[in-house]
Amino acid sequence: MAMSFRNPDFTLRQLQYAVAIQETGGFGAAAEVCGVSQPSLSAQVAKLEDVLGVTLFERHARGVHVTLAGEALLARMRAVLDHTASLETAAHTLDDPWATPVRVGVIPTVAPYLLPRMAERIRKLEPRPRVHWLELQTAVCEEQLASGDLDAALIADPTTTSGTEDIVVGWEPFRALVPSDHALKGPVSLDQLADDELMLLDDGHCLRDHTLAFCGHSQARESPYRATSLPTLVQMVAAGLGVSVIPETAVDVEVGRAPVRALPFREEGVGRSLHFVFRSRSPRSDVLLQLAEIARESLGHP
Amino acid sequence: MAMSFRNPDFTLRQLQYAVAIQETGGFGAAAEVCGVSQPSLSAQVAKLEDVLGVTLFERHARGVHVTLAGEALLARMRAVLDHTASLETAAHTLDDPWATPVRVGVIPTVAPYLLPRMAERIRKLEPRPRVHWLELQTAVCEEQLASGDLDAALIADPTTTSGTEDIVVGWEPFRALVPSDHALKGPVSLDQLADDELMLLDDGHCLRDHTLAFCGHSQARESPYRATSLPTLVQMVAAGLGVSVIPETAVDVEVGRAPVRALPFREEGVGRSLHFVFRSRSPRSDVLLQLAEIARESLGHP
DNA sequence: GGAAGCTCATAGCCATGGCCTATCCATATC
DNA sequence: GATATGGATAGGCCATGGCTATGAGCTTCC
Repeated sequence: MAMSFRNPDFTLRQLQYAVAIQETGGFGAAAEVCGVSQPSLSAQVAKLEDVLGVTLFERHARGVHVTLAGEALLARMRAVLDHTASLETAAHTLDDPWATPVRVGVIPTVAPYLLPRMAERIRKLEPRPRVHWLELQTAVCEEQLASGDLDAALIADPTTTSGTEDIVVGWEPFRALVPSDHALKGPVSLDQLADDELMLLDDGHCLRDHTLAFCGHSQARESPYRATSLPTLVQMVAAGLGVSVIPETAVDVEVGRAPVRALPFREEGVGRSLHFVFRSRSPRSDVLLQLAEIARESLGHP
Repeated sequence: MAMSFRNPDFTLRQLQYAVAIQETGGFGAAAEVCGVSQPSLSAQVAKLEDVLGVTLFERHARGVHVTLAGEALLARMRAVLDHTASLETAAHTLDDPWATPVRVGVIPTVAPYLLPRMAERIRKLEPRPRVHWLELQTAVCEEQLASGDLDAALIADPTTTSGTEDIVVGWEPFRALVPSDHALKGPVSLDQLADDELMLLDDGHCLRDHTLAFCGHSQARESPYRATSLPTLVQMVAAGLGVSVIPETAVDVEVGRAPVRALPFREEGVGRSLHFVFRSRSPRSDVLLQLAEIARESLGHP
């Protein structure tokens, strides 16, 4: 990987001139198509030949001939110029900020329920930003956000880290999740969950930590089983393995699939806020602010 | 083939700087490995981003991040720089004038007999020039010499054309070629060939024209057969199809292969001079003059 | 929480160097 | 030999890349 950072002794312009001479068959004509004076082009080509140590052209009274060595080198010069052209066109297709996707990490307990709503609104935007959604746990989101692999993240409890913008896009209450045949009904309080085993997600899911934070003080007994996703969690509750806590946003999708009930909590403040975070110096902040706004709307917080 | 001769708006140096930033992870470090001050590098990269219309790097307090678009473009920049490096090394291997071969056309009635002798002497040169020999008829030689496809030509009767150097490297007498059982012996005069049919080479061979020039006035009857090469010609004479004329240089090789005799002419001046011609502005004239000298020596004309 | 430190951007100045016009030189053509 | 063509040379101008010094934003450490 050792790369020489010594600059090449020639310039793209010189290569352009040389190729133009080959194409046009003369210095004067080449100067014309290149839009410079003949002496300027002449001088540059002379310099090019000098630094390469190779005579590219054989000048004589009637036009020029390309030397054998020149033939070989000009082919490579064309290759260089072709690649610069390709670089230019690539840049041209990318210079529209809406052309390159923004990469947004979303935690798994939010993605399936919020993204469909957001996608719908994003589709109506003009110009429509391209968004790459990545379902990642909080820690991974923050890591990749810091390393630049993500442009933004939609997470529940961001570590306050320097250099990042943090926009609260909404708050979602939690619901108690119990089997359909469970005794509990209507609004419940946190304490009432202590009688059953508490089903939780795997390590790394912030919903697990949130749930524990709310239910921990009531000596709830954690089930020995852990779910790897919300749908799985719901199924386990439906199977009678215990009770759990899910965000309201997931209720519409998850309840109805299974014989469970999602009961509101009696207490205030049982829930979590969702944050849209991104590096404050991100060049995509225009798009990102738009996305944050859409997330807010999608959560019903105008 | 339509090529845009608009110069790219960026420079190789700018690409180098950008790549260096990606490699080192910072402007300062990149400036160091590039051997420039940080502000200079900073300015150039800013300009590069400007002309590309794409933000390549996301600057923040602790180093930089490469943007997604930057990632794509930097890959192409590396490609450009790789090709310039390849161009440089190619130039380096070619900058030795002895490394690139000189292309020399030689007429077919000379090549097989002179080149082995020349090759022997060339092999002793230090540095040893590389020579590409091409067996071509006079007209083709001159054509390709004019177009630059040949660097020099070894021919018998050059058209005096402007801009070309013409070095006489020797004179070779002609010999009369007769079957072994032919009546003629010893030195002959041109008239004595008029009794037999005259075997000639195909059109385009200058030896044909020379022979006709010498024998034409003696009303020699041309054989209806034509040979495509000297060896064939000799075989045809040996078969009794007629008599012919060959250059002395070919005698050693060709006579002995076949039952023929090569008789010297009584007249003075029956023969041809060999010329080494090349474009006077050729950058290879040093090598070419050397080759001309060797041709002279090989013909035994010191 | 304020000072030090790191990193990139800005400002101002200087010199290199690319470009231009005018002219010269070599060669080919008539 | 006169003219025309095509590249090289000369001299001057100005854009531009480079430098030093300094500023601004952010992080870290005492």
